[in-house]
Amino acid sequence: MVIEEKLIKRFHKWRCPLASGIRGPDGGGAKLIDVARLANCSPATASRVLNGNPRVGQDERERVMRAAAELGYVPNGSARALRSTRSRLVGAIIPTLDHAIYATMVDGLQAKLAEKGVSVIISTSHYDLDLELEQTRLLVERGAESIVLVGSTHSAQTMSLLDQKQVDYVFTYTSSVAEAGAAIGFDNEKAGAAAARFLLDLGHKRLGMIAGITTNNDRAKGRLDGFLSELAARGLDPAAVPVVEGAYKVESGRQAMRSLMDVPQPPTAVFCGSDILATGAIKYCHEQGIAVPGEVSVVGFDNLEIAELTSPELTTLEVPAREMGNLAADYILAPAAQKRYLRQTELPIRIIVRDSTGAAPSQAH
Amino acid sequence: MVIEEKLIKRFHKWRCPLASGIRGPDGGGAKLIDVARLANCSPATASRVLNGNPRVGQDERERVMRAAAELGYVPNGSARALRSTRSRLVGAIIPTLDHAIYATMVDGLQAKLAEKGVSVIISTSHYDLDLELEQTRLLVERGAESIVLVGSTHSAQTMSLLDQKQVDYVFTYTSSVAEAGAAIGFDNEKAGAAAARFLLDLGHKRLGMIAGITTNNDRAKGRLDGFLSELAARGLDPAAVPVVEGAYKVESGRQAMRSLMDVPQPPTAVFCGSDILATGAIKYCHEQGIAVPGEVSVVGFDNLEIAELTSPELTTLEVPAREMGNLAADYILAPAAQKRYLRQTELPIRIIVRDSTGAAPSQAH
DNA sequence: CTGTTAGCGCGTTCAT
DNA sequence: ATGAACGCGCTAACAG
Repeated sequence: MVIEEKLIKRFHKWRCPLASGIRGPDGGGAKLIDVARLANCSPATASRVLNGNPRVGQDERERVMRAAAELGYVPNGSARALRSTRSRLVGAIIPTLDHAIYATMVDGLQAKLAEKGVSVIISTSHYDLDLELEQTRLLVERGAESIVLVGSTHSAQTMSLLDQKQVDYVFTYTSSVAEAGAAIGFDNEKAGAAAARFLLDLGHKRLGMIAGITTNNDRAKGRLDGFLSELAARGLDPAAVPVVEGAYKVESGRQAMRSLMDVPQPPTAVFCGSDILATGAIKYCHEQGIAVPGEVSVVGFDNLEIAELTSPELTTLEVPAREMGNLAADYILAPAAQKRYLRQTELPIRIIVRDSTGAAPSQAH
Repeated sequence: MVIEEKLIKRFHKWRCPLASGIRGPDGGGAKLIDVARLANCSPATASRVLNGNPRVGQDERERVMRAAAELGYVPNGSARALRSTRSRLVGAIIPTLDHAIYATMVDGLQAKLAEKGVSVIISTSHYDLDLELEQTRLLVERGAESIVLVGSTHSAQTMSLLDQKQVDYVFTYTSSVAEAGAAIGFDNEKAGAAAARFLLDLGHKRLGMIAGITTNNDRAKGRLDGFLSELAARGLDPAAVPVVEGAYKVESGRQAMRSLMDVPQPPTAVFCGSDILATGAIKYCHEQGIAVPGEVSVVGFDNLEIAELTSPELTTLEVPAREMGNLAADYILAPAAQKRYLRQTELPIRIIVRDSTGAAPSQAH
């Protein structure tokens, strides 16, 4: 009776293996038990061998390895994850892959994790916190052991979900940690302040800024705040500093620069929240015959490859995108004992001085 | 006895939930059975509701939904995948995320798949076919239902693994399919030929090419072959056409251009296998005071955002990166019956004429 | 060092 | 329309 039932089940399995290929039981579906049988041992031993458990004899080990190779055995990750509660999966939620600054971070993250056999599930939120929550839910569902997020501003539900499901997380592009989790990044306010200082030291008195959209974007907001604070600290009135926000597109930068420059007393120096915006700004200056840096200095942010393609080449602040990805991976892979010490890693921001900045014009007319 | 044993198990579970939070059984680990209990029904019914099975009463359905929400229930993807053999996971193996052309494709892929609750695992091969094989194995292990690859050149082992494990796959950036799977892309040879035709029609007689590294890269090779074939078809000697290969870096393009131009009779038109290379080429011309397009025309490939940032702006061939990602997603999500018709999708390649190309100099000295 | 046993959480039969 | 039982493939616990 019992045997009969099993046979029926098997029959069902043969008939509809989902795809149309009529595959014998040996073809694609070698399981651990098949390996064990071929190696003349129990599935437990086979499992131990394949997981590098050292407490296995030399001959057993070799027989299992050979059997696995011969059968082309590929373990079933779902079963493994279910049983061991370790998925070896990490999630990353970034605004978009269309911006090199994020793509490069993910590249660095993935490269380091892949070395240890950990895979990265990627998803994009388009700067939308509700979407981010949904993506988070999906990643938790998939069993992600850690989730990499951008910035430190996230919906309360996202954070409590992570907290409740005990999923480790790491913020990037920021240095402010939450109660749990880690932050691998830099201080956007300090960076903004550094840009201000640099321009002030060149003698500029009329400054402006083209910022990224600051809504739901603590990085863009931080750069802006830091920039204005430093100006205030040096005796300028922040309220008198023209600020335009724009999406991270060349065209936005171009239009923003027009609205900044097309006034009676335009700024002599403009800080841009991204190289993309800065590039657009310089493009506008070209079109209008405005000399850079003769009439106006331009500072970017990110140090993308394009910063060396503009003429003049762009002075900018370097964002260590790849390094953040690498370090986030290090944190994720670190043993729990070490995580304490890695969880708040602030990277320095260097200013890369090129040719788009110069001394303030001697007399501002 | 039996009951006692169960209690012991539970005790173990409480004590070491892997992380340090001492969490009651209600806190983070609501399972389907908890939802069922709270909703006063069997786990089977709860499962049906959560999977949208219509054969459930209205009241039951609502009770289950409410219970799930109240408990913050998140299904366990591994268990689900194990039981249903559907992981809702797709893998993508690309050379690198550091090149916008691939990052954008993945962005398009991910966006479309996410709409249907399918997640993307990403991994990078760095143009290394052995690494690609390893990544493939890992993705198969993770249960990827489909795998997106770049180009049509892959190791035999990779292909046989996919074949044996019945994993669907789709090539991108190419129009040549394998026996199984799909190809969503364009014909690189046709594209190379189109570039040649365009330059020939402008009257150029001395042409050159800066190609990407063609080793293991059928796309780079295809563009080169197509370019040379078309020249041959128009009566030029392909052997006399100078070709330099370079990695996709601005600096490579710059150096390649130097070796092309620093000869007695330099070409009057150069086709570059990528906008990155073309940008470097133009940079070299600036440095040397070579007029573009006055003395030499330059054509790029990809139509990246940087193509509009060079001066002169770059004439280039548009690669539909995002669209390929979208269409790959469509193919993957399509019902088996439709896949036949989608599996070979060749996208047209447009030439975007900007200012880096012009008529051949009237007398080539 | 090895085998035996049990069950991770869920979806899916088969009954009713 | 609902519930009971079973097992997906694997590894953790225990016994020897």
